[in-house]
Amino acid sequence: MCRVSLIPIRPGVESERRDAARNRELLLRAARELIEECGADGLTMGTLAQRAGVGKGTVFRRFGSRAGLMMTLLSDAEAAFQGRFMFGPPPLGPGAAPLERLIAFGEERIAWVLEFGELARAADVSAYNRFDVPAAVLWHRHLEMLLREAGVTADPWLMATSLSAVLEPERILHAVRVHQVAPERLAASWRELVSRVVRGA
Amino acid sequence: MCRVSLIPIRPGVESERRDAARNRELLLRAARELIEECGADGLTMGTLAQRAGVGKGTVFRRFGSRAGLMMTLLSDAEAAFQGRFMFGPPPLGPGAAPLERLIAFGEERIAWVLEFGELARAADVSAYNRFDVPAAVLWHRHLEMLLREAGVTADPWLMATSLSAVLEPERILHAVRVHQVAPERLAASWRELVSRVVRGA
DNA sequence: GGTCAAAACGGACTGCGGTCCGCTTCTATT
DNA sequence: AATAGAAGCGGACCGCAGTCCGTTTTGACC
Repeated sequence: MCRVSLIPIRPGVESERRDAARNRELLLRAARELIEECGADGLTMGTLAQRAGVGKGTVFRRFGSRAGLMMTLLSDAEAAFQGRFMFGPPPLGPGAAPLERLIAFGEERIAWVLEFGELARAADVSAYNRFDVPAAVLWHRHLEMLLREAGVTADPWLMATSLSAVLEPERILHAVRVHQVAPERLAASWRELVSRVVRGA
Repeated sequence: MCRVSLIPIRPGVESERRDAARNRELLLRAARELIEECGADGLTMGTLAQRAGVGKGTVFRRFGSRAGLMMTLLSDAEAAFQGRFMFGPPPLGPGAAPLERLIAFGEERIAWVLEFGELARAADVSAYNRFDVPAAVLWHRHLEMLLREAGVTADPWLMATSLSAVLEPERILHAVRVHQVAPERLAASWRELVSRVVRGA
């Protein structure tokens, strides 16, 4: 529209050129449309560029890769989930007993995967650094902390790794979509598992 | 060389034309060479075809896909492992207590992943049917059976799924290669986990 | 408004996995 | 040995993710 001020309203991080900002919005809007129409797996970077009316180079300049784009699309949902388990009300947030929080964490994560899992799968960077994206590290640390608080002294770091593996989107989606496992059954199994891990302490 | 008999020596399954058999050998040999030289991730189907002196179509006719090729390369090691946990000596094979067998299974699998994991990762078919390849199904059933024998009555099928997730090559390789976790530490954590799962029964 | 370097753009290009289909080679049969 | 058709072959071809680099846009400074 019109330039309001020469001084950036939100300086620092927000130093983004007007055309870049416009294109980012165009791309995100187009990406959401395409996913709505074709699913996350059906989105190709070329089609996205075309739909948004920009060049392919622009798409990759913005998001780095297909996985990066998916992460960006996920970031809102992810931030909300993180906020809930770090600062929200019990039993997921602080205030409840560690075991209760562990149980709630798994239950909420299962629900989250059922809602955003396809996107999360598409956001998985290939190979080795998939477990080192900020969100994964945060979940891992959270689980480790809860395990410590629950009195698990035997290598809580690796135990948190194991629990993370259990909640991986790919497995959960496979159980639900292919094997018709009901989400409540998944949650019950998680409760069972985490109770035994903690009680054995 | 020379044709020994018009009647196939091993009939039935072995009905493979001579040129097809020759090309399969050429391809497997070339594939092993290339993996030796460039690693499993460095092998491309085009290069493989070239090295073996056949067309690309032939490679895909034989193995279906890159993942299929990797599975074929793995099949010997996989069959050996399966034989050991199904028919071999205790504690991995039958004869030991279920918990002992579970512990041994994890330990052996960790060692197996450290030896063949890169190949196993490359053999992962994308997306949904990755957990339904015969080998994965067999491992899952084995774990489920051991859990039942150990007295785990609460949804042994899903519990076996969770334990399988813990032993996934990708996680194990990541822990060892990126986070420098010693294999014995992985084994100890597995022992701890599976003991708690079983004892809670 | 005019200037200019830095930032962003866009589409041709590469390399890959995978497919297709006309051609060649094999083998059972006579 | 001749034959026929099934099995196998091979490389041109496709769609995709990701890169490169000459061109265009932007906005801070004059």
